[in-house]
Amino acid sequence: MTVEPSFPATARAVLQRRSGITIWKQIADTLAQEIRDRHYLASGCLPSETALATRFKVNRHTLRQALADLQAQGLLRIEQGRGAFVQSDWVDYTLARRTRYSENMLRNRLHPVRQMLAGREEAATSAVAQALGLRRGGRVLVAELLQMAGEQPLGLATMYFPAARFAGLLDRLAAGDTVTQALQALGVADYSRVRSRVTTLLPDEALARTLCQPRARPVLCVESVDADTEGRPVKYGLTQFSGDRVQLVVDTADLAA
Amino acid sequence: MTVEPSFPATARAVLQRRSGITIWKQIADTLAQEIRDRHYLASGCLPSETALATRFKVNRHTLRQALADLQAQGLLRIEQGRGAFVQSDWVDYTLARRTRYSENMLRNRLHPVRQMLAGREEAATSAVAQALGLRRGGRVLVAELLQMAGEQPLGLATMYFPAARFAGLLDRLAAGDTVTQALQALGVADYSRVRSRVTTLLPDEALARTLCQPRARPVLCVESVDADTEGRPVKYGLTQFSGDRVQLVVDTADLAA
DNA sequence: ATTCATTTGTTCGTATGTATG
DNA sequence: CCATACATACGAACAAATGAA
Repeated sequence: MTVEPSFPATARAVLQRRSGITIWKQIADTLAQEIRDRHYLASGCLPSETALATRFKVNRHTLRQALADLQAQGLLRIEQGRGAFVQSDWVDYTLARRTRYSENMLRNRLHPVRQMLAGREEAATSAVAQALGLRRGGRVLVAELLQMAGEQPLGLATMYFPAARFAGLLDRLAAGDTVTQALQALGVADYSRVRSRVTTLLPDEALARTLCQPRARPVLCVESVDADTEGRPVKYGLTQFSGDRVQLVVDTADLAA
Repeated sequence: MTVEPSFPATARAVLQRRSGITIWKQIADTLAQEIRDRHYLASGCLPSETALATRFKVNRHTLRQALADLQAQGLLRIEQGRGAFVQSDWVDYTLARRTRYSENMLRNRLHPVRQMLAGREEAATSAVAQALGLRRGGRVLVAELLQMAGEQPLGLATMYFPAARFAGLLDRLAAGDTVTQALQALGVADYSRVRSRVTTLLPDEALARTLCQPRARPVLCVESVDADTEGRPVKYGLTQFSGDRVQLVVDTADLAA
C-alpha cells in the first residue's frame, strides 16, 4: 500500500454540479493542479481509478473521462494494467561548469531558439560591477534574451558584459549569434560558469506575460557569473525560468572534493 | 543616473488616505513587497528618499518614516550620505559534492538546530526505489526533519534510506544524531551528493504552516541523491526550503571539465 | 587638497485627523 | 458639543556624510 500525501483545502472542495463546468472537467482541473504541485512526485503515478473515484465520489466512468482529458493535455500517460503515470514534460536545465542554453536544449531534444528583446549600454550598478570586477558606474552591455522551448518561452535572460572589452557584441547577438559564438569572435576562446545562485519568486505582471504563465505560478531565478579561461569575469546573468516548465539539475558527481 | 526597474500595477496603486492604515505604513508595505520580489537586486539599494517621495507623491518626512519602519523590520540598512541598502538576510545554502545541513548553517554563522517531526518505515514508491537502487516495494526508512535557522524554520527535509542496510537509523536520528553521524555509526564512512534537482512551487496550507510563511510565497524544492564512497545510494531526499529565506548556491568553479 | 552634487539627518513651523473624557 | 492630547502629514531650510570630478 502506498502512502499518499494529504491534499490542501482547495483540492478537497466539493464538486459543483450545474456550475457550467462538467464534473469530469472539474476533476481534471483539480488533478492537474495537484500534478503541477508535485503531489505525485514520490510515486510518479496517480492513485488507482477506483481510489480516485472513491475520493471524488463519482462513477469510475466519470473519473476515466477526467484522466483521458489529462492524457490529452499531455500531463499523464495511461498504461493498461499499470496505472496513470505523471508525464513530466519539464525541461532539465543543467547548471554545470559548462552551462550553455543551446546545449541544454539539445540535451532535452529541443531546438534552441531565442529572441533578443533588448540590447543597450548602461552604467553598472554595484551588484553588476562587483560581479564583473568593474568599478561602479563602469559601462556594461546589457542584452535581454527570451529563451524558447518549442512554442513556449522557457526563460528570460538578462546578461551583462563589460562594454570596454566587448564592443560590437550586441550587434552579433542581434544578428543571431549565440553567446558562445559572439564571445568567441571577440577573443574569448572559452568561458565557464563560476557560480550560480538560485532563488524563487512570483512574477510581476510584465514577467508573467513575457513567460506566458499565470502570475500565481512561481519562477526560478538564476543569478550567474561566467569567467574566461584566465578567470576574468566575462558575463553576469540573471535568468528567470518558468517554474512550471523548468527543473534545474545540479550534477555534483564529478565535482572535486 | 541609475536605471530603476518598472513597477507592477499593484505597486502603482494609489495610496488610500483615511483608510485606517497610515500613509507611511502603506508605503512601507509596498516597498517591503518589492524588496522580497527582488526589484532592487541589481543595485542592492533603494532609490533616494527624494525620488521615492516623488514616486509616492508624499513629503520626504512621510517617506522617511516608511524607511525607518523597514529598517526596524531588518529589511534595510540606511547609511547617511550613501543610501538605503537592502539587507539580504538570506541563508546561502550550498549544493556541492559535500552537502550537509549543519555545515551550511555554520557557514552562515547559524546554529544547526533541527527537529524530527516523523520517522517511519514504509514500502518504496517507484521514484524512491529507483533513486535508491531498490526494487519497487522494498522497505525504506523515512525521516521528516524540520531544519531551523535561528528562530525560524528554513526547510522541511523528507529523507529516505534503505531499511535493510540501515536498521536503527531512525532511533539515532531521533536521539539527536546528525545524518552524517547516524550513517557513520552504521558503517558509512562518508557519502556525497550525486545529483540535485531544483524546482519551485507554492506551498499547501500544511507546508506553509510548518515553514511559518505565507501561502502566497513560493518554496524551493530540492530533490537529491547521495551515495557512499563505493557509489551505492544511501539517501534520497526531498527538501522544501522557504523561498523567502533561502538562496541555493551552486559553485562550479572547481568542477572537473 | 578642493569643490561640487548627491543623499541622509535634523530642526523649525503648520495643519489635520483621531481618540479620550 | 467641546477641550485636550497625540500621532500623522506637509513644507522649507540647513547640517552632515559621501563620493566623484
